[in-house]
Amino acid sequence: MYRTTTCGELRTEHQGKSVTLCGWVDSNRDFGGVQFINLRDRYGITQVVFSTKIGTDQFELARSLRSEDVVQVEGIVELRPDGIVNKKIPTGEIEIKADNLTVLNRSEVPPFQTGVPEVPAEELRLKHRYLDLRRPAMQKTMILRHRIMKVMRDYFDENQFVEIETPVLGKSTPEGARDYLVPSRIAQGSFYALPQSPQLYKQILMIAGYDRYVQIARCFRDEDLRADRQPEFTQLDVEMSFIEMEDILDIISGLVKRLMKDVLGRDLELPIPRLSYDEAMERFGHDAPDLRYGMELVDLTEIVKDCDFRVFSEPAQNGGRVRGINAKGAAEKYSRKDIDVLNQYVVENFGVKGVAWLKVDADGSPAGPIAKNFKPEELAAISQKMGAEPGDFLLFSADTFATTCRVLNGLRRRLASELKLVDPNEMNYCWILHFPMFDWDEDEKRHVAMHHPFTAPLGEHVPLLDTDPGKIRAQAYDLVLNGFEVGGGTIRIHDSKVQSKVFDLLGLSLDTAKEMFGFLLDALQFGAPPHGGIALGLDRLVMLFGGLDNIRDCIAFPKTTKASDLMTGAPGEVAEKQLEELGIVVRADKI
RNA sequence: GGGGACGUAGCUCAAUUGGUUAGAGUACUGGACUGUCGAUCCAGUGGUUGCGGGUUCGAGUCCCGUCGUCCUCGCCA
Repeated sequence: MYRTTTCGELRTEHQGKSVTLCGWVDSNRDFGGVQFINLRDRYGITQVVFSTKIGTDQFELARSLRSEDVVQVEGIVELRPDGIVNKKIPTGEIEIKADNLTVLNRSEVPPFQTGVPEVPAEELRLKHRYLDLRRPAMQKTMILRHRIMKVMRDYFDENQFVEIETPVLGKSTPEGARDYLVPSRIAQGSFYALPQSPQLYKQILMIAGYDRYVQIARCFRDEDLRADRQPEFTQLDVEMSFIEMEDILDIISGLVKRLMKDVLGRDLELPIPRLSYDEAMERFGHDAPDLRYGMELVDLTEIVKDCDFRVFSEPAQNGGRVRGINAKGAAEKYSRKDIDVLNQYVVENFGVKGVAWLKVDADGSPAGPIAKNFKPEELAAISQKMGAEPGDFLLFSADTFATTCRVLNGLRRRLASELKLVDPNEMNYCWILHFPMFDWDEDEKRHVAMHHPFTAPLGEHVPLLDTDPGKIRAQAYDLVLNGFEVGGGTIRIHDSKVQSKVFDLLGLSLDTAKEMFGFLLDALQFGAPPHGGIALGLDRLVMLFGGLDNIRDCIAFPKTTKASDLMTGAPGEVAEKQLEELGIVVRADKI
């Protein structure tokens, strides 16, 4: 037996106990006649004391220990002498008086130290991920991730859900993200696609009668990466039959409450607040608003419609919008230089000419370079509508509705962060409901599905399929946590007439649709129950539950922004023979 | 595909804005020390300043290219 005890569990009540510990050397403090080794494993750190009484050979061996050496220590649990307890660690009241030391394995000098506060460069961490994952902060996150998955599985099991695995090698279905493709050796020239989500399979499972399905599923999307986006990610995937939207919201609300309780030990009051998509865009300019702070968007279109300031009046008269946000009391925190930075930010990120702003003077009147363009009563109206008080900082966007949304959402988030309006401990959930059914694709001059082509419209909007599809709102819902979309789902269409109309609007002929997902269309004709579902992004949930700011820290072996794995070198070249077997010919000009 | 930041000792960073032999902390090596816990003290090793060009009397510093990491727009049903 290698060990009797981990490095995190010994306390004063174990005094006198004979134990054997294994772990990695965290530090070695050598005092000549006595040495202290901090021994680390994933459970914690325990101090081991070596005195000269152990014998010269063993003492010299202990002296030779260096960071990350793997050792086994036999010894007796002793209380530390009076007054020299280490309050920083849970085992700080005891230590192990070593009787025997075995070096199980030496470590090379590590490329970075695991036990210091400084976090090494991410490139280095990813290259030596085995060392990075040894850092207590990473171990905490991996264990948090496990806890969340465990609570999820228990919760769904208790609610009669069945976890069913769906294939990783599937069929490419266009629309949506770019697929990762896997060439078929047996059918040369044909390809499998890795799933972007188990969407179609889980609908098939509903038709097959598994009325409550769940899966913690790996999904793949070959798109560019972000701080909160990886090409390979994990979803909690759920689908239910004989249900309406409310049933999905209920079951997921219950899950979230349970996660808050069991993982974070915190209470979550239900119901989770709800906003319609239209309201979210109106009040926050985004479909995943962060509700931990105010600074809501205020519409000023009517007020400025006939003003002399053409930057405002032109969009207002031409179907656009003029809106603003009020950063309360922030006027003095933003110098002209700071505002230049904000201006540069909106120019670079949103392709607009700049940001218009006003600061509210002590007498309550808005001032700034653009103020002279307005009549006093216009300024007063703007001021009143925005609830402006002395010291407030007002920012404006005048453009199309969509652009004002993007600009003001960006500014709202940025200012909230800079002004520290966010309580980092708050966990703020909301549901966003009734997403538009279709987006208008300006390039292709056609409607595209906002979610997927099987999303059901709101019942009362079905007639609009024939008259005004752009106005249709879908039975689609997103779960938002602290301004991040952590989940989304829809109720599916199970009426074939409605389904054909939707295909029509999307410009999909029945033949094309059949070619793309004929198997689902077939299945829908053999007794499909009313059904719907949702998927939650597990990696993002872990990120938010762990108070982290990037998704790579929540994934054991993540990819870089160029989608490579710095540890293994994937993606890598393969032998010519492998390509030959797959019938893949590399073009000469690419070699 | 576009925009931006960064790249200096094993690691984390500095280098007075183009000027002497590129420094510090830490790690590492050797030494001292019997109660430390990010131990301390003494000494030492350690550099193709990512790579390739260019400008200059002179480049870590400026310019061009390239590679890598990160942030971001597009993209992500």
